[in-house]
Amino acid sequence: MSESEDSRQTGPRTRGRPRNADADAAILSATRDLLAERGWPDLTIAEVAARAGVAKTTLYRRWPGKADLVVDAMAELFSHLEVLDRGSMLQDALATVGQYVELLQLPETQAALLALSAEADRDASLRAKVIDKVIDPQRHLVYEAWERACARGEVEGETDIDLIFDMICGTLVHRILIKGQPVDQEYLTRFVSVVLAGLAQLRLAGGI
Amino acid sequence: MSESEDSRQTGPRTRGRPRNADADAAILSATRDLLAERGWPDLTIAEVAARAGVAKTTLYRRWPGKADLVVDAMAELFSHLEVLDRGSMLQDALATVGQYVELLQLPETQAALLALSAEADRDASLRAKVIDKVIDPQRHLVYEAWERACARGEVEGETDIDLIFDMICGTLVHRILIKGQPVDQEYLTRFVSVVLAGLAQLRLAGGI
Amino acid sequence: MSESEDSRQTGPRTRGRPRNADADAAILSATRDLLAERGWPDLTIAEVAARAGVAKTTLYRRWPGKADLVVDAMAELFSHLEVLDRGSMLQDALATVGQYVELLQLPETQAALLALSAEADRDASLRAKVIDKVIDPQRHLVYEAWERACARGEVEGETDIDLIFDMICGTLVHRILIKGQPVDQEYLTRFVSVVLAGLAQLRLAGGI
Amino acid sequence: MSESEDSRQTGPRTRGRPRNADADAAILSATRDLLAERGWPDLTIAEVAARAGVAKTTLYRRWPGKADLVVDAMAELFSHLEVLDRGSMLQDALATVGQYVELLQLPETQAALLALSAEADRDASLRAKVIDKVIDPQRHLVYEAWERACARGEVEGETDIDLIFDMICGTLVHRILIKGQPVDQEYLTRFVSVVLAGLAQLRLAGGI
DNA sequence: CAGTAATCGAGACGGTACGTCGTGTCTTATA
DNA sequence: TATAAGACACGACGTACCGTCTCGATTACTG
Repeated sequence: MSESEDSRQTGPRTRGRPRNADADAAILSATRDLLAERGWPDLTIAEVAARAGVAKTTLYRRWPGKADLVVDAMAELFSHLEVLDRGSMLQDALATVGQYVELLQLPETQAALLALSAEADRDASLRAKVIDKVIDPQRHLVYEAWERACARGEVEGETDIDLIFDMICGTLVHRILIKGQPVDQEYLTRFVSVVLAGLAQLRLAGGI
Repeated sequence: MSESEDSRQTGPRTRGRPRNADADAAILSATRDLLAERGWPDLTIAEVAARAGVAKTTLYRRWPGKADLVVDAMAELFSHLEVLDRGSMLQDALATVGQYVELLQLPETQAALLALSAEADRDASLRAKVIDKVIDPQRHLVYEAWERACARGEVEGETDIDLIFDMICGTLVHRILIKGQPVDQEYLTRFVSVVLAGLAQLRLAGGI
Repeated sequence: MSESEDSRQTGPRTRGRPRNADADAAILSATRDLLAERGWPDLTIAEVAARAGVAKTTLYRRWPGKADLVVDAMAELFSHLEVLDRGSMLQDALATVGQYVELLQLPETQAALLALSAEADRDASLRAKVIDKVIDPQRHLVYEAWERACARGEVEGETDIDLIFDMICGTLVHRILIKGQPVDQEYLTRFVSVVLAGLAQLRLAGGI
Repeated sequence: MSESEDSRQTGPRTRGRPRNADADAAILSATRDLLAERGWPDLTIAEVAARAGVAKTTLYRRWPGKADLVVDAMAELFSHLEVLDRGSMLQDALATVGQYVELLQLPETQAALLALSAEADRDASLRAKVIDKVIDPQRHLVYEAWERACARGEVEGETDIDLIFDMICGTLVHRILIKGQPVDQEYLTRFVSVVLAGLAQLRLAGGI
């Protein structure tokens, strides 16, 4: 995630005026602000540039378009999650999923996440970027939580990380982003315990 | 749900030339076709009108914009689901969820569903339409499946329909629409059994 | 001018519901009012109909379009001029031209006369209507004034009515409608006396 | 008059990409061509842009609308008149007025001049542009012709330039543009001699 | 320390879709 | 048959955003 675009890792850049190092951060920050203020459809490249104090040219030199820009802006937001150690698998899960819920409830996330996925429908390379930079980095959280529970002796063996991941993210996306409903503590607790119960079942049955 | 816009149920219409009754169906059908062919961002009102053999004006007289039009087009697609009776709760669920998966895998659904939800982010009235016409009509499937299982004696009491609904729809949306991955028979079976296991847990614990 | 359109003199109309006799006057009056209020480009058939308390259909059954409607509306305005007898050729001319000036200064005339002539550029039948119904009816004023002057013995023989007519109408149209300047008493007196002087020259030289 | 719009004389232009210098001429030329081909009502901005090989945006960046565009297109046409020296006041006048007649008989002029004046009825700023750029530049012709005649000793003192100007332009506009009749050599000669006779009268009477 | 090369701000450009408006025609029920 | 009401096909409007381009000006590294 430190390289926000492919065109930027071309080795030790030498000739010519170097790029303004502050611009990237200003642009991504402006992008998030405007996503929160205006929503995806009314987010214009020109306004992002203006807000960041940068020319449109500069922005287009670094990102090919609105979608790629927003991917990187969201990636920064989603790069700070980690599995919290709360002593038990249930508590770990509650705390970690809670962090994820908070992210989903940010206005910039609400504006961007579904829009990006929608845009990615006909654009395989965009879909790859969304998955690589925003979605998949969260998958390791499930893995780590499972490993920690194993280390504690709460569970053993392997499980279906992908399925669990889809269930957690998907359910919350459906609740928060698609239906626009809040996730309170009770809903969260109930949800996590259902998932953990199912997860146990998964292990017992050995994939049915 | 058969009324595609509020302005159309105004009692015993008398004055003036009546609206062309065929146009609605032609427009919605053209909308779905073009969604599948071009995707959401390249779906233009002008082309829908042309494909439906209708003037742009006529289309705007019936729907305020692209999003509202697509809501109704999708609503028709999603109005044919029902709970299949396969003899057991597990088999009922597999068959019914399988129908839903097929809908999610249609190119028109892939083009439209997330785009609509994204567009609805800042537009409460659009969100309400999406939920009322596309999302919520599927919720009764969960209810009916549960009732049938009760009647068979497989389960008893009540359960958290909303949570189960979010889990089923959300997981599949995440898998199919967001990550763009296929749902095969194995994934489906595994998923459904995890949900049913969790559901049993939900009943036992009495909401934790 | 009593028959405002060709489609209306079809003999002794018999079958079916007869046309509303008041509608013509109401429509022409509404047309003049709206010309004065909104100007030619913003005059819409729909609004004329509404103002006249009539359906668009009714209007289109009587006039083929906006231009023809306005021709008749203007024709009524221009149908009341006559040569005033003020005792001398100069005074007759001043009084009669003064009437014409007043017509040109009406807002409805300002809105309509040049617009009609412009519209007539590519439409020979419209040009014929404008000339027959609005322009040429005034030409006889020149003829009558000349005849009266002859009868008084102020002048004798013939003159070039067409040229004099073009000069009088044209000069005032240029001043009032094209340049938008007022015609005061001094300008009018000076103008008429120049024309009369030229007219004398015309007679003397016998066409140069 | 060479500057087609006020927004274009902004001193030593520096910042940003400069405007395409050829575009103005191409647009104005396309405008005249299409005026001649289609007439004013069927002249569309989109077609002018296409014909000039320019985007609609570019055209709107330079002119606020159809009328302003046509004013400049006509201004170019009317900017080439001059008083010809034919040895006598009468011959000078015949030659110069003859040039003007030729301009009025061009199809682009027939399409545009009255339409512009009509459009200017409710738009003071447009009226000012029409007068400043198309009408008034011809007024000096009358002045120069008079001065030359004075220098020759044919006439002396001052005269009412405005009135003479209205009479010349107005009469020909009425004949050619409003009535759509041709101006042949005989009409022209007769007309000019009447005006000159009246002009002499004007001088003698000292304004009546 | 001049030359080269890439960056930057600014804004014009070609293109495309938008949603609105006016036209003149039509289709209904009613008079 | 005329009427009021209003839907209809059509086509132009003027606006907005996109992503590209062309400028002059700046800012480093290079030879």
